[in-house]
Amino acid sequence: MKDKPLRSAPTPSVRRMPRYLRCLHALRSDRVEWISCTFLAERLNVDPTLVRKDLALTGITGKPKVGYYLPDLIMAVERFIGWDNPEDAFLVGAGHLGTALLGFEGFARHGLNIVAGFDNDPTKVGTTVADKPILDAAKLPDLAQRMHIRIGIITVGARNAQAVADLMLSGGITAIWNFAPVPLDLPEDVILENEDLSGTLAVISRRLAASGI
Amino acid sequence: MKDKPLRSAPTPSVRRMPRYLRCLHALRSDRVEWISCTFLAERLNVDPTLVRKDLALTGITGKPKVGYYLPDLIMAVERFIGWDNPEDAFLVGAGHLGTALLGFEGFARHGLNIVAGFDNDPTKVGTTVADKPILDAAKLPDLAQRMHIRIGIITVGARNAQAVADLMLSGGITAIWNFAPVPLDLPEDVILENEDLSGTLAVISRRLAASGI
DNA sequence: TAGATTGTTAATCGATTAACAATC
DNA sequence: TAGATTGTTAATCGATTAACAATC
Repeated sequence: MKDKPLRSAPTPSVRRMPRYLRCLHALRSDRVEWISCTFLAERLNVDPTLVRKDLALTGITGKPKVGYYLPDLIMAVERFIGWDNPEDAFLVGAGHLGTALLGFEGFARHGLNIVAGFDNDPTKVGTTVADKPILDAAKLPDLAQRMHIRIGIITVGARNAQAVADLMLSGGITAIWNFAPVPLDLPEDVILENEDLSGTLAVISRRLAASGI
Repeated sequence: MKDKPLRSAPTPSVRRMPRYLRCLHALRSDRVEWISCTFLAERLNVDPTLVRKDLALTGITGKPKVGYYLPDLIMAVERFIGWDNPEDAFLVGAGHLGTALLGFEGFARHGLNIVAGFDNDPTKVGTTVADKPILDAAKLPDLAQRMHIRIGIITVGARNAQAVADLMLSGGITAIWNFAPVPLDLPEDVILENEDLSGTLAVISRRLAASGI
């Protein structure tokens, strides 16, 4: 019942939220009830003001001298990220990477519920991976539409990634998490996040090369 | 023989380099010889000045009106990232994610040469994945030291990640690419890059939740 | 030459950090 | 109360974008 239930927030802040959350969950296991962002900041090795601003984004308010009430804070952060009610997702590409993602138990706690995998390899179609069915990729658009799936995860190779993305769009999917090492050509309004391994690799290589001097 | 062979560069710039490189390689296949950063910028949908500044970091100079000589540019960018001579690496955790990474052909062209995988599952030790041997994790420190390995890739679960990191450090590894969803506690001088899936997931979830309003 | 493009300096923008009054 | 902590406003910092002279 807040005035501004969901406003746009700085992406770096959103990215930090899971780190706070992990720390908060650990504190809850320790039966902590009140938590100051001074403490949180020290634990995560970031600036206290930054933590305070980030937490303020979730709409929660703390009490001077005591901090934030932990259960409320956890709920506020989860609600802010949208992890309070997990979203169903489809994954295409049941190779090793896809299998790894299908098997990640953690996703459920991270607002993501992968309900099925897709592939066009006939030897894979009809099997299950981590209790999730692997279906024929051709069936994706129809199923996605009927199940109102909004998130698609691409774990196919570079060659097929764009075709898979198009397939997802035709099924009404509006957010794509792309693990293929190619830029995708998508409409402006589609939410796209690339898991940019080569970018990370470049940072590591560069630092290593520079440190050798 | 430049004055400043390797200076610190903005991380966002370094992250963009692989995108330029991919585009440049494609242009080379098309037999293009000269390339302007105006063109590159348009193709990659970024600001031309940004491209110019990024490319300037590599030390290359272009010619007004013509642009940059493609072969030189590619070499300059690769050299800047440190991809001109690939670096050997060890990977620990031969699960699905580890197997996927061991099998990525693309890494060789990205300055990374994973020479072996490690695990402590006896059924995996002694096998090969993508022609790479899976060895007993206990042997890592000694081997890493003898082979002067500097890069370690962690693809084990959250529980074991810190232990694996410590193992790597004891083997003299100085750069860690961490795929486990836990923050690692490492000395300041160790190069660390986390593949932060939950952060990405938060960004997607948040955008999706916000778009629903 | 004219005009496109480079290289560089200045302006803007956004995120982080610092400062400080309000408060329990 | 005294002191720690919140919430907010101002300053800093770094990256991106704009402006423009130099150049082939």
